[in-house]
Amino acid sequence: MYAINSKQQIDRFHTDAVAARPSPPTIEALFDRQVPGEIEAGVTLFLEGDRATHLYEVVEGVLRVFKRITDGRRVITGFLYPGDLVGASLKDRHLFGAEAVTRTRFRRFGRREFQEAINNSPELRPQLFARLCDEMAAAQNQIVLLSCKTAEERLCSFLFDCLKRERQTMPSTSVIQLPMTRLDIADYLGLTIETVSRTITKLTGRGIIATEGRHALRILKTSTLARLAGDGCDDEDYLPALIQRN
Amino acid sequence: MYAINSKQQIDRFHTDAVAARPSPPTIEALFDRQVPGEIEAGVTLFLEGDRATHLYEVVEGVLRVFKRITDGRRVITGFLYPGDLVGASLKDRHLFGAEAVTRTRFRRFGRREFQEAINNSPELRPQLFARLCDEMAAAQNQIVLLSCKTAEERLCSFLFDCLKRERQTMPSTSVIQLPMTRLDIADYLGLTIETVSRTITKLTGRGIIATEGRHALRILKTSTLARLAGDGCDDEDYLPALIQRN
DNA sequence: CGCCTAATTGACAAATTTCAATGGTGGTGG
DNA sequence: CCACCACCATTGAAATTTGTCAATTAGGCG
Repeated sequence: MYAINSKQQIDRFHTDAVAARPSPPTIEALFDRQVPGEIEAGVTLFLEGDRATHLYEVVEGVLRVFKRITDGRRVITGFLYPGDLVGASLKDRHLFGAEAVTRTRFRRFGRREFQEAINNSPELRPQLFARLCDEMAAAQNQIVLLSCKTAEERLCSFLFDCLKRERQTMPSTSVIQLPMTRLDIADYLGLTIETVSRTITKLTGRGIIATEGRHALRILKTSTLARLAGDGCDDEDYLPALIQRN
Repeated sequence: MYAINSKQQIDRFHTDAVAARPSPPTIEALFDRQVPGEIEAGVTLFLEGDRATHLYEVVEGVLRVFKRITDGRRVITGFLYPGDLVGASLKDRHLFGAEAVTRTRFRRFGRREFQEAINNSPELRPQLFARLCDEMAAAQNQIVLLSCKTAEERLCSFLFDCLKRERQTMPSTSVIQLPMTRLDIADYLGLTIETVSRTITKLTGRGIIATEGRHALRILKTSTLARLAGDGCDDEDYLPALIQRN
């Protein structure tokens, strides 16, 4: 997706001794000096096919990354949260569009300068590579989800991912924010808005979740949710600590 | 998928101007000196979770790359053909398994040495990056396919991709080889074996394709096939803009 | 507070899966 | 070389899931 996730990953790729550092030590730091921009909810950052002149780092807010096909069908390939990067491809043109789900602040970086910085810095390269690999792993998980999971499994996977993200900043929370619309969720999970809605209703009825307005939701049975997500073995992000009670 | 596609080759084999080259000029050349291996159809090259000690380059034959989830369901995330690379992640362990579809010859490369070679060569880095980007684009196309295409569109997409691959070596052929089983195809397209079979029958009945045994198939109406694939506009627009290197 | 749009709910339709049986291919051994 | 066997593929019918269309409800923003 070239929508690069900023998760964990430490430098296991390059094993040089650390000398004097002429360039910023992290990719995030590259963006620190850049002028920030801001767009309102619903506004397009760029469209599929646009000339890819810049990379963007989300500072605050949420973006949706999407593709459109022939008859207007839309596929959301991912949501981008603060810390995520988008546009690190070497293609001339963006392979997807990006729109603000909520008001979003971001920083921009020229593609050419970015590539130069990456090429010149043996410290930044493995960071970029790690992000690409994480992003590829996420794409694979999405392929698994879309290939053979039921509507319920898809939604539970999504909600569980959201929960994990929330807990990165608030380790004991059980409330997740859903800034996107049901249509966004549907287009992300390869379902319709009605199926998403019905599945939420069903999970609520079983006491697994409880809605808190349209854009938030409380997880009541974390371990049940995790089990229903069906990732089972392959989910190495799985933290037993995430699961409180049954 | 870390299963890196070798589409756009950079022909530096014939540019003998450069004298002393410390590292091979292409990723393919890296593997040239490696000892080749061979496995029979059905044999496992490595499994998901195995320690990722090596990268592999397919020399001859076809591999399937797959993941398994809880109750045994299998997802094939890609097929690998000669020239493709697999295992270029920086994760310690493989995120998927790889098995031979047909008897497959391959070359192996130590992960550490590979990473070192990449790090030390400003020529190899953009090649690897380009492959990763191509692979990411392929993953995205697969996500689009699985998100919102019908069985017929999925199969036509797959067959059209196969046709394009065949024509890379035989530009005017209209026969495609399908070394994998129907189950492989089904697991790749997120369908059942029966649906794949029925869809093939339907396309045959409409005179769009004609089977030639189980493992080959003639495309009779290429443009119809392309239209039914439903990729529409987003297809043939790639010209690789390689990363500037210092 | 009220409106507008998003979300939910219901009834029905369509696509795909599932289950079951038949048919065909290719490989093996006689 | 042929026949048989096992496995893969095809076909059919029924079941299930999800999508579609059409109301109704309710959140959230002005």
